[in-house]
Amino acid sequence: MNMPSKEYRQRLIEELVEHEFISTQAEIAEHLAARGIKVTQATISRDVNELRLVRLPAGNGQHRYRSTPLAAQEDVVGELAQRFRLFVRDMARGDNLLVVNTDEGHAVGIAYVIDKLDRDEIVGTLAGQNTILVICKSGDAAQAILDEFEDLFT
Amino acid sequence: MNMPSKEYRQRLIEELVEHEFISTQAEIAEHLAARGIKVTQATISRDVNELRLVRLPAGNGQHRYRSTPLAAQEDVVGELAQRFRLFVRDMARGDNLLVVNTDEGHAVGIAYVIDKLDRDEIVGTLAGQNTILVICKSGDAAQAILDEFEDLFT
DNA sequence: CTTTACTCGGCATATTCATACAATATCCAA
DNA sequence: TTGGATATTGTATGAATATGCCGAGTAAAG
Repeated sequence: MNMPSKEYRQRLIEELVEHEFISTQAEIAEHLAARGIKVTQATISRDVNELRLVRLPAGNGQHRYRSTPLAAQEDVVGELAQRFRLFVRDMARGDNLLVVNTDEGHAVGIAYVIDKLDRDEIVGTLAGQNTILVICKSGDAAQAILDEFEDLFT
Repeated sequence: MNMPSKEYRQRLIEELVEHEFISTQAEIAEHLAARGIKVTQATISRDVNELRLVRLPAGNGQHRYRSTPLAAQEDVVGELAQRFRLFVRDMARGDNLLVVNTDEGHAVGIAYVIDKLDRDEIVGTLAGQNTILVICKSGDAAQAILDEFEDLFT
């Protein structure tokens, strides 16, 4: 017997969470046990972490484990860093405005991710074909953002 | 002194969670204390429950509290019930197919919510102007779903 | 002014979850 | 096959969260 690899177990957990009302990790362990997979709560805790499941309060004192698309959205910075390294050519600041120069056609896509950053200092973005205009609250704010963006290349 | 009503505190919590990387309720309490609001972790726990905040694993052993749109989406059944009471005129079953008759133009919107139910028994839906076809896995499944839908009116 | 009914929040504690550590297990290069 | 590096897991325990109970505050009713 060996099937129950970690991966298989995690797949099962995702399914469980999808279809059943699960409120504790102990419960998950029980369900798995019923399917012949015996692991402890500790292991489930690690799985839950890796799967980025979430314990959502129902508001009435109940809780339910859920998978969440938030997990993907979580690493916006990484997403942005990748795009910057691939497509950004140049950046400049003029007072509270940042001008980001990208490879042809990529401005919109990158601006979208910048928006997702949801930074207070950024008022908004405008994207054309290969240029993004990032409008910041102030010159200082713009400089801070610029520094941050430059770090993305490292 | 009286301002710091529960509502105000919760608004603050939502803001905190939005803008800071918060990983425990104790941390929330600290931030609030810094703003002059002194409450215990127990209270925060209740707030978190009511606000339906979620502690999202970052995958690396870190955690961050987040607000989540999942919370709204959670009560799909309620959403469906409301629409049914308002717009559904008639329902019928033919073997594994359910035909739902709605007020003119509402079929697509209601079908959308039916899809969100994400029920195993439902294979898919097709919506026209005022008719939804719900395709179920079997006649029994269809009957079960029909019963369930009829209960939505009560 | 009482009484009754609620809401709110602290305290203490129960429940639930995360993790340091040590024991295997697995994989891979030589 | 062997040694060493890496992964995976359980045990024990600590950290974090949830909750029963109670008292204080408030408002409406009597």
